[in-house]
Amino acid sequence: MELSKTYSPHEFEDRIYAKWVASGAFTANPDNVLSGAKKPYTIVIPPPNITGQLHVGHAFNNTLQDIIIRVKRMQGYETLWLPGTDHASIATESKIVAAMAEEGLTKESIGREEFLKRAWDWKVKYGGRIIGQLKKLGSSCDWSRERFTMDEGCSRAVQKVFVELYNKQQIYRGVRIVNWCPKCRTSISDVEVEFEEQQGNFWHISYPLKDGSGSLIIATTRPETMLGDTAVAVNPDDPRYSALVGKTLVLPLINREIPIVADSYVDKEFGTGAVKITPAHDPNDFEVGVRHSLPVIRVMDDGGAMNENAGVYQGLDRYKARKKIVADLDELGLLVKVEPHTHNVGTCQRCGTTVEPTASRQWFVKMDELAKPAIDIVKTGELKYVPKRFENMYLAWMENIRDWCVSRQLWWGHRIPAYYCDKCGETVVSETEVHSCPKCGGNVTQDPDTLDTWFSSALWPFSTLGYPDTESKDYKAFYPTQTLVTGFDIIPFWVARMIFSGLAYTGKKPFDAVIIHGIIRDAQGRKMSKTLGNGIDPLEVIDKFGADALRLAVVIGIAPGNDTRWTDDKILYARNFVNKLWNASRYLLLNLTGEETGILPVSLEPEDKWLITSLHGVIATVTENIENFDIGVAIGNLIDFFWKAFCDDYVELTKTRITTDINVRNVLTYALSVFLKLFHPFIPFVTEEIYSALPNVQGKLLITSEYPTVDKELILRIADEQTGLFGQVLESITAIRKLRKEKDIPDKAKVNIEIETPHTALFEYSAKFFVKLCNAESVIISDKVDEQGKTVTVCLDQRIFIPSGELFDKEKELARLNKELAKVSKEIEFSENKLNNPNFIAKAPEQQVAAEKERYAKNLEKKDTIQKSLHAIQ
RNA sequence: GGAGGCUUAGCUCAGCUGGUUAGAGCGCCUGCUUCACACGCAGGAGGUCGUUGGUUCGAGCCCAAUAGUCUCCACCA
Repeated sequence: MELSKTYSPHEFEDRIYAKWVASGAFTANPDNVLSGAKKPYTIVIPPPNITGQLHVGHAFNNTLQDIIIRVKRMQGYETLWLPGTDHASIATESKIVAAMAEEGLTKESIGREEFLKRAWDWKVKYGGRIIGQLKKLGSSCDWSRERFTMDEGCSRAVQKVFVELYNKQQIYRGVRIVNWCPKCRTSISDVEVEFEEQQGNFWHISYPLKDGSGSLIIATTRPETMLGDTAVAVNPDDPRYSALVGKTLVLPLINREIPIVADSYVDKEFGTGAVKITPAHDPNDFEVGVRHSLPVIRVMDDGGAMNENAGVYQGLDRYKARKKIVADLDELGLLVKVEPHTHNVGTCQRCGTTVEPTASRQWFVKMDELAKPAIDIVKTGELKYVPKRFENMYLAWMENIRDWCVSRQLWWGHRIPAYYCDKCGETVVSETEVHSCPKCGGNVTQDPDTLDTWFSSALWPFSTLGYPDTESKDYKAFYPTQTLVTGFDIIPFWVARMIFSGLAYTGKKPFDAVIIHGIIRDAQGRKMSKTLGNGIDPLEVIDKFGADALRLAVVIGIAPGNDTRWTDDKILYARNFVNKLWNASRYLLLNLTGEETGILPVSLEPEDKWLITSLHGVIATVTENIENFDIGVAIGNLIDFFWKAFCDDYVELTKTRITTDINVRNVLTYALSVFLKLFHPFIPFVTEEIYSALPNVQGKLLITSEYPTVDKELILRIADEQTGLFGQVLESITAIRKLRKEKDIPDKAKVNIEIETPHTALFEYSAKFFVKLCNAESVIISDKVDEQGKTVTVCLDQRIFIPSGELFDKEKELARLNKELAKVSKEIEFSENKLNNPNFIAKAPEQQVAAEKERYAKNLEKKDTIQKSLHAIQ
């Protein structure tokens, strides 16, 4: 089979993907694990939102996972990369609501049932889109096991866990301050709040004492919440106010009588030292309220407008109310001072609306007991983060964790399996539907709320593998999983919750290692965002350059955990490399005669031995780097070795014998097949396509071929003294080319070369290389060269001469030699300093000292040669 | 306020447990359409590794301080 003349990915990418799928290579077989035949290697995908479109971040994340899983598959593990999508309750629901608004519909107008029908339609319509896009990337997921967080199995896991937690009293319902988003009209958890600096005011307001003996001045950034004030607090040790504690104030505007309480929460230094206490709209105030048994009065409704407790302000939006309240206070002469104040305001991660802390009855997961084992397992190193520094982030978050508000006032998601008796108020929590109160037989109503979307994501590593059926084959074979690959931004949302959930519900850590990667920024280092419009569409990139180039572009030059930039340079470089691989392969295939086996011949030339030995060195480094999840280094080494050592050196060296020597064609075939295997996890399509054209493949697929390993026996058998010295031949070629350039010898002019070397046998063998690659007329190798009338350059153990010639330019030659002299003199000085340092001799390791001495001696010789040449022309 | 990252060639970034002359890609300069590839080949120029101290025989790497920059966490009403 012949490769087409130019590399055009579209001719084969889809065809090859279909071939992989048909071959069953993606499909995991638990029997192989349960029988002990193979070790499992499982990765669960971070499930993309059903509403999502593939962006370059997905491309990055999934390329990394695919690289790992493909390597493991080739290494003989029973691999499972389990794909799926997330229902993303709030994100999806808000999109559906927005779409309905265009039709003039609201959730309420169509009702819950109709709404959910639409949502499922939405899921069917868009859920498949991102899956198709992941396939375009080449992701080798087991599509037969594709899951969805709201499918039957995942839902069962959610219900079971909820009920179990409830029975253990680790989940409770209560009134607490939650982050309320007035636009999404739901509570959100602490991690869903993003703080942003906002320019605001600090309003100083006078609250008169009931007894008319004066007033107290408080300072606030949210004057509208004063309508819900039920006290004013001062620090118990504040002498300014000690006499006032216990007295009563009259809250302006609505004339409620409120006490002055003492609480150490108040900072004497800040503001006026007196704090208005609004238990219903501030988390700290809520705590103060609990301590002092203060009433909780909500003054805003779910949409962020003032409610019936706000008196004349009822119905006004919170910001309009703020304006009016300030104006009214001013009119009453109670507004003492307004100072500009910048502060951080919590906003809804989803819609950007300023969050309103609000006292509300919600479901919470108690975190203290769940967090402890999740902290320990990371601290003991049993579950590790790569790179390690992200453990700090995780531990800091886990150690300061607060109870997790899991109920959402949304319809799209897992409905909370709690039922309340209409008659006696009894709460029943059950995995199965409840129709009547077990206590009084009265009618029950199911909690209308749904669970935080992350509640189901937290169970993903095991809910997708059969849990709660812990006897299922998949669960037994593939859980716990091995690695999780994700971005650092999602550690608190997802990773942490999977860890404590796994430990609590399955008794096992959900994975051994968490591989954290950075984000892809634009060429200027900015975050890619819709508003900036600086995003890269991976599908367009695939269209233009192919999926392999895209995959390569996102992993080139990455360091673990670090951000990386997307630049046009990178994708071009990636494409160019794939093209290079394509053409190098084409070159070999064009030269094959059909007799080749790809088996290494017994008789090998020095350059063959050098290549094979170096290639096995590269197998070792690449494998090691992948084991350490150092993907950027692994691919860097591989590309570098392929391009430079293989293409530029070995292929060029062997051009003289490729048509005449079947041995070299076998070495080339062998090397190329090793390269294809090493490259395959990174650029699967093109490597598979080329592989199919190799001789002796017999229809076998690269995806399931064996990953190369270092063959120590082979290396021991073939490596000899010349193998180690072969680099000197290559460097001599470069030295001669350089000398030719420096002496302005035209490329086409042939030149007579004399090489003085202790390695005469190897260099005599290599004479043909100098003839071809340095355009030599003749090459004389000896251990002693007459320097008369020649120009010299020193390269490692060699002194290389060419005739000074007619083009001899004395000035130029002097300059060249002086430059070399200066360089070598500097190195000699450096060595002398070192060797004259008695501490170096005494303390440095012996081989270090020996190496320095050898280097020193060689440089002295080199200097001598250059000086002689200088003398000769002067 | 707390934690962490980054600072190395004009640009983007590597640099493992400290050990010869600090690497790559792009860009730049010179030459080459050599029968796999100009998406290429050959050669070259370019860096006092943010700054200052310290540890060490030896520091891009370890320690301390400092500057710039980015991120995360907390959040004083």
